[in-house]
This record gives sequence, C-alpha cells and structure tokens, in this order.
Amino acid sequence: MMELLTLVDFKDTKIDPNWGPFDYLLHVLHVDQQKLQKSQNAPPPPPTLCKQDHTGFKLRSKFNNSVGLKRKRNLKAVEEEDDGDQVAPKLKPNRIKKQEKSVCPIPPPDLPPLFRQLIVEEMGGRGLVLVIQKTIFFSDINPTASRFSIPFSQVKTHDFLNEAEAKELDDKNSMQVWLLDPSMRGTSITLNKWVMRSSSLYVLTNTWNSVVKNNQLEKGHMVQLWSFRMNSLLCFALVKL
DNA sequence: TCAGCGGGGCTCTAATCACC
DNA sequence: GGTGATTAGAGCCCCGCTGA
Repeated sequence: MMELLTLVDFKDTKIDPNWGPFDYLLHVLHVDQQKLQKSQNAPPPPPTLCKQDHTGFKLRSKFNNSVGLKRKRNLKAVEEEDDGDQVAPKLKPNRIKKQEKSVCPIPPPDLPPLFRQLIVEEMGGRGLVLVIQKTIFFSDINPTASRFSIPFSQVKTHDFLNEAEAKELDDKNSMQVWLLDPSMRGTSITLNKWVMRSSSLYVLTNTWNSVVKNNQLEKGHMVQLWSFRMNSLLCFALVKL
C-alpha cells in the first residue's frame, strides 16, 4: 500500500541553491522511493539529479488539495469571456465532427526524442506506454471542470497500472501520480477513476488547470499521454502534437 | 437506429466573506 | 472567534449530437 509523503519525510532534506524545479521533482521521487523501500525493508537506488532548468514544479498531497484554494472567476464570467472567441455565442459550441476528433494516426507518432531523452536517460524512467492520444475538448480546458478525461474506449492499454494501483483506483477512486507536462514541468496530479453507468473513464484532476494554463492548451490540440515508471512510481508525460 | 462520447448540469463540500 | 450566507471546486451522471 503506497503511503503519501508528508513534511516529516523531508526533514533531512538539504536544499541545494542550484537546484532547479526539476531537481526538486527528482528529489521528491527519491524520497518517495526511499519511503516505499523502507516499508519493504530494502534500500532504494537513488535517481540521478539533473540540472535542467525546468520550472513550475509543485508538490501537493491528496490531503491538502483544498489548502490554499482561492476563489476564481465565476462560471458566467468565464463563459462570457469564451463567448468572445466563438463565432456564434448564442448557440451551443458546435460539436466537432467525429472525423476531426481524436483519430489516432496509425501508427501513432512516437514519443518526441527530447521527451524520450529526458525520461529515459535523465530521469531513469522505464516502461514507456502510450495511454491515450486524443483531441482536447472544451471540457478538458474548462477551468470550472478542471479535468482531463481519458475515456476507457480511447485508452490504448490499461497495462500502465499495476495490480496494486488498479486496486487502489477501484477502492479509493483516486491516486496521486506525477505528470510531466508538454513544457517538461513536473507536477503532482490526481488520477481518478470514474465509473459511470454505461462506461468508465480515467480523469486527471486537481492541478490540471495549471497544466492547461502553463502550456496554453486549447480546444482542438492533439495530445498524447504516455505513462512510465520512476523506479516503481507511476508517472505520466503529456505531449502536445 | 443505436452506441459512444463530449458537453454541461446538478449536487455536495469546502473556502471565504460579512456581520455580530 | 462564532455563525450563517455566498461562492467556487469536485464528483457524478444525464442529454443529445454524431457517425457507423
């Protein structure tokens, strides 16, 4: 059973002033692995710190999701702003024809070399798996919704979850994972599993809004979500195509 | 015709505000 | 500081459009 990190886990951390945000990400992963290994009575191999200048890293646990939550623009204001960009503001946004939607090129494009180099060579990531390739819809960038939906029907494989994680998702419907966003910033994010009556989906929530904002994600953008593992920790990489 | 899925509405919870 | 009102976030699920 994976335990969440707390401030106590970082009491021995010595901050190097030269660390970039990405180094903090790697350190957190290291601490997480140590904790995991301790619980299994085996010392973990430390991940290699790199000196890339990635920004935007932040740490959140599922127990402080609401801490520091600020009120944001109300929905009406958001809609009014959005209407300004739409051709027919009085009408519902036109649905995208299925042919324009998440039609995955066959074969789907491989992970960009820059991402592969960062994940595999610098982060020591293993087991890269394409989880989904989809077009971003309004609901994916709607700040009120604050979620990225991953419909089961579009998921390439569910193998990115091991048995324990699948069980955790079934039991608690959510788990904390790491997301490497298109600008290569590391973010802690919540992976939820929503079971609907006729279908199910995975949903990235919680810090998704900041990913949208930081990467200027917009409706219509094609993205890929890759999964990989840092030691045993489940991580994702979001790639904008 | 019908299954699938995006869009968005409803409800509950939590944060914040206003007032005492 | 306590309490009720207001507002926004999060989770869930229904509606209806689209394409097979």
